[in-house]
Amino acid sequence: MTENAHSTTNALKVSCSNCSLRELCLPVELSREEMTQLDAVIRQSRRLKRGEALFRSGETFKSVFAVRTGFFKTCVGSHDGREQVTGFHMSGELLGLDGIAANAHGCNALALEDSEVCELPFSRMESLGRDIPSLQHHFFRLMSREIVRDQSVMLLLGNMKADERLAAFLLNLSQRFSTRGFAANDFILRMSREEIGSFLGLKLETVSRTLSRFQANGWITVEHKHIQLIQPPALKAMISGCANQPAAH
Amino acid sequence: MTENAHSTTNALKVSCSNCSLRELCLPVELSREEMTQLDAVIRQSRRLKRGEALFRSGETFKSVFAVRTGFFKTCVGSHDGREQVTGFHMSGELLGLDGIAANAHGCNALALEDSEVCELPFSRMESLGRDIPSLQHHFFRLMSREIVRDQSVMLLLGNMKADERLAAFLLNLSQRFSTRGFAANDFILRMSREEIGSFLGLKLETVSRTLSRFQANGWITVEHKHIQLIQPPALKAMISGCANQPAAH
DNA sequence: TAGCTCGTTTGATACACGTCAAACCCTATT
DNA sequence: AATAGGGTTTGACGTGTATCAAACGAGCTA
Repeated sequence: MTENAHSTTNALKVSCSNCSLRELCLPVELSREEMTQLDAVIRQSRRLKRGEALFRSGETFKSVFAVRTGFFKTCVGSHDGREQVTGFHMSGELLGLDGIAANAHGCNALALEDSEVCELPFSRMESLGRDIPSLQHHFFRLMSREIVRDQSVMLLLGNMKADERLAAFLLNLSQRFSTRGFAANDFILRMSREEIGSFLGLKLETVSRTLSRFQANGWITVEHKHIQLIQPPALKAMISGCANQPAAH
Repeated sequence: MTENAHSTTNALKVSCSNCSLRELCLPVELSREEMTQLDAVIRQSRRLKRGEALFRSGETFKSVFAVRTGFFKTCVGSHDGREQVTGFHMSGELLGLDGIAANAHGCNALALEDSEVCELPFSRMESLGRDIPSLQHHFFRLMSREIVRDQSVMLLLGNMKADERLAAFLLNLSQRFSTRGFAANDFILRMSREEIGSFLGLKLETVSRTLSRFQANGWITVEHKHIQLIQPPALKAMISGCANQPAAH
């Protein structure tokens, strides 16, 4: 159940070094001395319980965070109560890059399960980047990747129908679990139907109905938060031609 | 008409230096020597005619581009023909940041009118950033700003109704024209109804109908591509509470 | 100037998704 | 173990936007 997403050998070696960062988000060739410098900058990891906020919109920006273990959502809110989930984030992904622009975080980041993150003080990462070109370059790449991801979410929200969105969402999760060494076709959703709906621009009832329809078609099984993909090709067929890559985080 | 958006004194001094970049996208305090270094890196500006592509998705990434004059759209396409406009871009804005991630451009950039851009070879900007910390920091801020913009587009596409989207779109254009010293409430749309629709996740007929309704309400006037905002507060009221900032580029 | 093409407007109709509502079933709390 | 609360499913119905279609107008070409 939940176990299979945690006990399996993790291809990215989440738990080896100081903070696992070099393997996870910074797969860069570094000399021994450079590694030492990097380890000195990376702050001790921080634990969060389910529901806890890593940061909130408006807080002054000091650091970006790398997810070591667990699961996060980021969302932007409006003062009339509406909120839009802008992404779901798992191990090896970076949170808080949107805060650099205004020196203040631009979204809320909430743990969807007990989680652990590394804090990367941004100004120190910046100066370290000046000494280590490959590190600087990698940081630019990470920010660019976030922009690319956002573009594919726009495509999803702007062009796709409810069932296409759901299919893209499930396949994207599948692919990301797979990359991390977890089962690609058997996983637990960490978020509620409402949160999925918010991310996909749908209402929770539509999410629920669409999942039921996929199950009735024999493409997936749904037991509460436990999802199995039975016919991934059927899901892929829905979105073939819609996107360059299946959208999202 | 079209003139008033071009003849007016431009607060950002588009045409003063080599490439106007220091004023436009890189408002950074630089020493005389640093300026010389920067000017050496910025390549001669390039002119494009209406309809011409600055770059296309898949091309190898070498440079980002700063718009000097003119108007661009960026869009991601799917192989079945659908396309999603991801943004509209005017003077002082940077294009191509999404290409860093994969060393290949991730979208198409097309000139919507005769335009002029500066080419910034990225690897040279990167190394220059190592010598000039404030330049490096500014580049990070620009990329972060793009992420923030994308988030507000997601909010628009995920949460807002057709008329709210149009109102946000018009107000965003208005604000950006105003920033550049052009009239805030009287401007020419450089893009078609279909392109607006693609950007906003609507069909062109819906865009047209909604504009007509705004005009019938006395909030705006529409003559083909010439738009006047008569009651900006009425438009603001539509989206108050929907977003932190009115979305888009 | 005439004629064609393409973008735009407007109307009639269809449908996907949202809304409202009720019943169900986990999970958590005491 | 009993109870309360919240997330989920499913149904009936309403509505906003898409779709299909036709007429119009502007700009371009010959």
